[in-house]
This record gives sequence, structure tokens and C-alpha cells, in this order.
Amino acid sequence: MTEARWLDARQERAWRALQFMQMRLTAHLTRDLAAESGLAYQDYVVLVALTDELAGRLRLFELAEKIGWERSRLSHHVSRMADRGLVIKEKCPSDRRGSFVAVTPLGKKEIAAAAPCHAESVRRLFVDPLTPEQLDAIGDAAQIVLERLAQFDPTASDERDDKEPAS
Amino acid sequence: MTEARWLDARQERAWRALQFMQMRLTAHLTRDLAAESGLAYQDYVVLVALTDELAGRLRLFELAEKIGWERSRLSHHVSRMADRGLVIKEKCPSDRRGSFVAVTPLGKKEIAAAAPCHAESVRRLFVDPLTPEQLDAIGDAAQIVLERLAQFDPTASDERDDKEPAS
DNA sequence: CAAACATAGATGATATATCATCTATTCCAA
DNA sequence: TTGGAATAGATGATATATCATCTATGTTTG
Repeated sequence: MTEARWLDARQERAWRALQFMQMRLTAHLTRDLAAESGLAYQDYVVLVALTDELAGRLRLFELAEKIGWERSRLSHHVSRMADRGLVIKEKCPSDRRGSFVAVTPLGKKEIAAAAPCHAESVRRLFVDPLTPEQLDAIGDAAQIVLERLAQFDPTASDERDDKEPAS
Repeated sequence: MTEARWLDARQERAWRALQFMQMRLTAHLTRDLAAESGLAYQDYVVLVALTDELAGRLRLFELAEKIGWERSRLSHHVSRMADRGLVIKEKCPSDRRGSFVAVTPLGKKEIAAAAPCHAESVRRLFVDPLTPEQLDAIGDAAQIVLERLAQFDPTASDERDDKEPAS
């Protein structure tokens, strides 16, 4: 069997450090958010995506696409959030299969309260210790990886790309 | 009034791109791994950490530390992996509260079969599209963020008063 | 030494995520 | 048109993660 090409030292270091950073960072941000608001990180993601919209609402499938979740997961989670009054589901008149998820006044209040704290955490833990050049490097690299992912998995394209995978 | 400092365009782009990359990448790697082996990504993480050890075994708390999991999560997961014969738990003679987790021959076989495929996926999706300089930049940045996280990490103590970590 | 405390790990309850499947609608091509 | 395929979303079963708590052992301190 072909001797496995594992990663060289540089590659492995980058990969492992990134994995660990992501894990620790997410854990920390989740704790901060829970401590300062009644929101889980997932609630935050949903609410930001909705309030980011002019209408404060999106079709479920659009929201799923926007935040990169599976539809089923989103459906379940939105139901739970609706039970808590953070969002509300509305029938879509033009496509009777579909629904909108809309942020409620309560949801707006919660996200407005949580967002500054969360931004503060992101800045303190991630943005501040890095230089602008490092941030750009991360942005560039992530974008490149996302483009490559889109080539291998067309369903997972978050950005509009009309380029066809070379084949 | 301190108007909420959100992130500027560069910061936000880096942050969002990183989040998306991580999500998509993990999803893709998980699928690849499941398709080419009988292992979930979590199994892979555990088995790599164990086979990485000379003795092929670790105390549970050491393993948890190494891979960055909560102990309870690891305890549950190791039980499930033990049920499948991938690892085995052994009493620790020197500390009778504790146990070792050891990789079994089956576990070794599975990880040996899965590792090259996984490495190939990581290379194809993450390493190959980036330059060595970009990989170093990511490694450097992640390391810096990890150091900052360590400063703020509450595992050391619950004293939250030291808002100014000496550097 | 004993009492208080800390640590290792397990366990059960609950919350969330994933997977397969289902219904209702819309789209599309023969 | 119409019947098959695709899409939107919901739902229930299962898998995994999280949280609080428990037992047993080890450690410290008065």
C-alpha cells in the first residue's frame, strides 16, 4: 500500500492549532454568551441572521443557507425558539409549502442586549490579539478554502460562484 | 455612552469567513470519514490521541485534556467506543479512582485504515489550496489566540478580578 | 489522626443534533 | 394537461452533548 502522505510539520501545526483554537474559542464564547444573556450560541446565530435582514424575516430554507445549517436542524431549533417567543413562524402566501421565520420584539430585545457583549468577547479573544495583516491573512485563507470546498461540494456554496468545477 | 464597538469590515470578514470555513470543512471531513471508514470524527480524534501515545493508552482525564473535551463527554463517548470494541478501559493500579483508556487491536486497525483517507481529505481541502506562508500565518495566529484564551481561561481559578493579565 | 476538601470518573436526565421518512406543494417535461 | 421529479418543511427515532449529581478515592490541614 502506498505509504501515507501525512502532513508535514508546518501543515500539521497549522491544522492542529486551528482546530484547537476553534474549539476553545467556541467554548469560551458560548460560556460568555450564556453568562451575559439568556441565549445559546445557536440562538444568537439565528437571531443575528434574521435581524440582519431588512424585513427581520426569512424563509426557512434561506435562513438555513445563510447560516449553513441543515434544514432539519433549523426546523427543530426554530420550533424551540418559537416556543420561547424569540421568533415566530408565518405562512408564506406565495409558496404554500413554505414558512417565514420572523424575529419577535422579544427576540430583538434579546439580541440587542447580547450582541455588544458577544462582540466584546470576539474582539477581546480573537480580534485584538491579532494584527490587521493577520486578520486579512485569515480572511484570505478561509475564502480560498471555502472556494475549494464549493468545488468539491456544490451544495455547500455560501457565496455566489458561477464558476464550474474543472472537469 | 459607549456606542457598541462592533467589528469593522476587515475584522468581520475574517471572523465570518473563519466561522464558515470551519463549519463547512468539518462537515465535509466528517462525511468523508464516514464514507471511507466506520468512524465518526469524534472516534477519529480519540483514536489518534491514543495511538499517538507510546503506550497506546492514557488516563481519561489526560485524554480529555489532550483533545480538549469535557470529562463527562469523554466518559460517555469512551463507553460507546468500548462497546464497539475500539478501546478498552483498564483500572489504574496507582490511583484507584482512575482508569486508562487503551486502544484495542481493532481500534488500531480502524484508525490505520482511516488515517490516510482523512489526511488526504485534509490535504485536498485545506492544505493544498494554501501557500506555506498562509499555513504559517494561520498557525501563528491560532497560537496567539490560544495564548490569549489561556489568559482568560477560568480553569486556573474563579477569580475574575484579574482583568489585566500581565504580559 | 480525622474532617474538610479536591479529584477521577460514572451516571441519569435533559437538550440538542442527525437521520430517515413523511406530507404537501411546486416544477417540469412528455 | 398530467404524472413524475424536485422542493419546503415537519416529524419521530436515534445518537450525541451537556448538566447536575453521585461514589469512591486521594490530598491537605488542623
